[in-house]
Amino acid sequence: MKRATIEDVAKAAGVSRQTVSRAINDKGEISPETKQRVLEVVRQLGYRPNRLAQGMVTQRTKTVGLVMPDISNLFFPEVARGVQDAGREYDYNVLVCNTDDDPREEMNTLYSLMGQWVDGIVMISSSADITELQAFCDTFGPVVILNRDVKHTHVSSIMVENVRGGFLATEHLINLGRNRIGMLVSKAYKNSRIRRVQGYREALQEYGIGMNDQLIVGSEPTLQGGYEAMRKLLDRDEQISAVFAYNDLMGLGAIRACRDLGKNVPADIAIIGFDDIALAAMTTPSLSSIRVDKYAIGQKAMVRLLEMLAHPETTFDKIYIDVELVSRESTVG
Amino acid sequence: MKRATIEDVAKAAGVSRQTVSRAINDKGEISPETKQRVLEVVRQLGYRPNRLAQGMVTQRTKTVGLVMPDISNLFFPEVARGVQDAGREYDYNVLVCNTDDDPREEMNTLYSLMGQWVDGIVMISSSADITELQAFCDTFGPVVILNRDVKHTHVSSIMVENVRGGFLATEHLINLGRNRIGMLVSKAYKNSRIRRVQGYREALQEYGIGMNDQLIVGSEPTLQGGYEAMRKLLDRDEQISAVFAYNDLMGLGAIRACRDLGKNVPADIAIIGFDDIALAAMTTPSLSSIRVDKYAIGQKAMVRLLEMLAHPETTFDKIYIDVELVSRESTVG
DNA sequence: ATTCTAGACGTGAACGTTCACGTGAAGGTT
DNA sequence: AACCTTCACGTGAACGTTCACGTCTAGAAT
Repeated sequence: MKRATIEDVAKAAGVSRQTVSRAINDKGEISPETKQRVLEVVRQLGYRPNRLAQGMVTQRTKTVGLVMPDISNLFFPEVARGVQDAGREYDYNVLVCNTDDDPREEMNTLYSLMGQWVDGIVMISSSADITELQAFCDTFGPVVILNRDVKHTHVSSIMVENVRGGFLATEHLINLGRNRIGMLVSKAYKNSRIRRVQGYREALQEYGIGMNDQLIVGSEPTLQGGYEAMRKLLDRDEQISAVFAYNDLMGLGAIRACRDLGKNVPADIAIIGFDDIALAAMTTPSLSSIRVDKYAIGQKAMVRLLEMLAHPETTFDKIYIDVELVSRESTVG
Repeated sequence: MKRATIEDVAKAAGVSRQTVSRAINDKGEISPETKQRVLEVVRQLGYRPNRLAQGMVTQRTKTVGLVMPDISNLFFPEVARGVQDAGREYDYNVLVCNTDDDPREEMNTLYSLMGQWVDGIVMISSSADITELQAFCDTFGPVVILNRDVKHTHVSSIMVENVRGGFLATEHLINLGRNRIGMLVSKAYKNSRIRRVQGYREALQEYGIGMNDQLIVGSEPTLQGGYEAMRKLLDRDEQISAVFAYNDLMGLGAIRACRDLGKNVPADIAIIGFDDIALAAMTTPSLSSIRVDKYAIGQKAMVRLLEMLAHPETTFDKIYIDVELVSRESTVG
C-alpha cells in the first residue's frame, strides 16, 4: 500500500539514493550495468519519483495553471485541450480553474495558483484590473495572457486579430449589398469587444457607410442575450438588413429572434457571428462566422509559456492568431 | 521576487515557525495578541504557505485528478465544471487529463497522476482493462469512476441509468406508433453502449416487437459516424420508421443522412439521441434525447471523492444518475 | 515552600528529492 | 615510485512545512 521511495530502491539495489537518481534521470556518471540493475529494481517496486519532493528542491513542479471564465462554455474546452496537449509533450500537467469572468475571483485564483507553486499560468480573457495583474506578476513567474496587453517582463500576450475579424465580418455583409448594418455586443467591458467594434467601424468607414451608434446594442454574450439584443435593435430600426454579432451565441439568438418576428434570414436580414464555435455549422440556418482557431490559441500559449520557462531573461513578441471568414446560410442562404 | 517562507514571517514577527503555523491554521494554543501580530506580518509579507511542503508532511495535496477522454468533446466540459465547483468549496484543485479513449493512455495517466501525489481521482468512461485498474487501485487511494463496476475497497461508482434511458427512448418511439426501430451504436466497446442497447431490447420485448440484430448498426460515436451508420441502416432496411442513436452526435448525423436521402424527420423517420448535449436543442429539427445531468455527474463524483478521503475505511454505495426523456422536433415535429 | 497545572511558545525530526561536493579505485604519466 | 586524471559512486545539506514533543512561566493548590 505504501509507495516506494528512492531510498527503498537504493537499498534493494544495493546502491545510494544518488545513484538511483542518476539512473532514472540519465545524468551524471553511472556504469551501464548499475543503471540496468537499478532500473530493474525500479520496475519491480513500481517506483515513481515523488513530484512534490522534486518540486521542493528544483523549484519546478511541471504543473501550470489555466485560468478561464468557464470550461463549460463552448469556446474554452478547445483552448484547454490545446494547452494540455502542448504541455503533455514536456510532461507538464494543467490545473484548470474557472472564474466566471469575475475580477475578484480571477485574482483569488491567481494567488491560489501561486500557492500551489505552478511554474506558470495561461490566462484567458481577463476582466481583472491591470494594476492588480502587474502587482501579481511582480511576485510570480511567467504568465501568458489572451487579448490583453500587460507591460511586464514575464508576461507574454496572445492576440486574436479581433479588429481584422470585425472588419472581415462587416465587409462581408457590405459585399452582400446590405448597408443598414447593426451590431450586437457584450455588455461587459472586454478588450475583444472593443476591437471587434473597431473593425466594424473601420469597415463601415472604408465603404462610406455612415455610422450610427444607435445600431450598436449591448446585452449578455449569450443565446438569450443575443435574442433580446436583436429585438431591441429591430425596435430601434425596423429597416435593418444585416447584423454582426459579437459572438456566435448572440448570432444564434439573433436568428431565433428574427424567426419569431417573421423576418427571414438571410433574405431580410443577414447575420454573422464570431468565433466559429462547433455549433455554428450545425444549426439551421447555419451561421456565418469569423473562424478563430481555438486549439491553436491554447497550444501556442502553452508553447510560449514553456519557452519563457526555459529562457527566463528573454522577452518575447506578441503572438497573433489569424482569423478567417466562414460564410454560411445565415448570410448567403 | 523571492517568496516569503514561514521562517521569514517567524523572524519578522519575533516568534517561531510553529507559532506562525498555529496562527494561520487556527489550531494549538496561541494568545490572541500574538496571533493578531503574526497575521499582520503575514499580510505585509504576502506570505502564502507552500503547498508542496505542506503536501510533503501531511501526505495531502488538496489536488485531485480528472481523467476523461476529451475535454473538447461536448459532453465532458460540464462534468469537469461540476467536479471543479464541488472541489473549490473545500479548496481542492483539479488536474484535468485527456486520454482520447485509449486504454494505454488511460493507465499512463493514472500512474502519472499518482506520481503527482493527487489525493484522489475522478475517472470518466474508462476503456482500460479492469484488472489493470484493480492493480492500480491497490497502490493508490480513492477513485470515483463513471459507469463501471470496479470491485475494490477504494473505488466508488457513479452510474448513469443507461438501461432506463434506453428503455425510455425506445418506448417513446414505440408510443409514436413506430414499430420498425433501428439503433445506431458506437463501435467501441463501452459499458454505456451495452446498457443502452439492453434498454432498447427490453422496451421492444415489453411491447412485443420482434428483435432483429440487423437493425443495430455500429460506427464511430460522432456526427460523421452517425451519418454513415444511418445510411447503412437504410441500406439494410428501407422501411425503417424510427431510430435510437447511442448519443446525440450520432443522432444529428442520422438526421443529416435522412435529409440527404430525402427522408423527412420525423414524418418518415423519428430520431432520438442520448445525453441531451446543448447542441440537441439548437438544431433544426431539434433533437429529442435522453437528458443526463452532466454537471451533477461531476459534482456528485467529486463530493463522493471527498467523502472517501474523509472516511477512508468506509465503503460507499453506488450513486445513480437519473435520466429523463426530452421530446423535441425530431420525434414529435 | 513545594508541587502541580495549564497556557504559550519553541525545537528537532521528518516528508522524498536533488545538488554540490567528497571519496576511493583503476589506470596512465612522469 | 609518486603523482594526476577519470570514472563510478556515496554523503550531507537543503527545499518549506507540520507533528510530536519539550520548555518555560505564572498562578493555584497543597
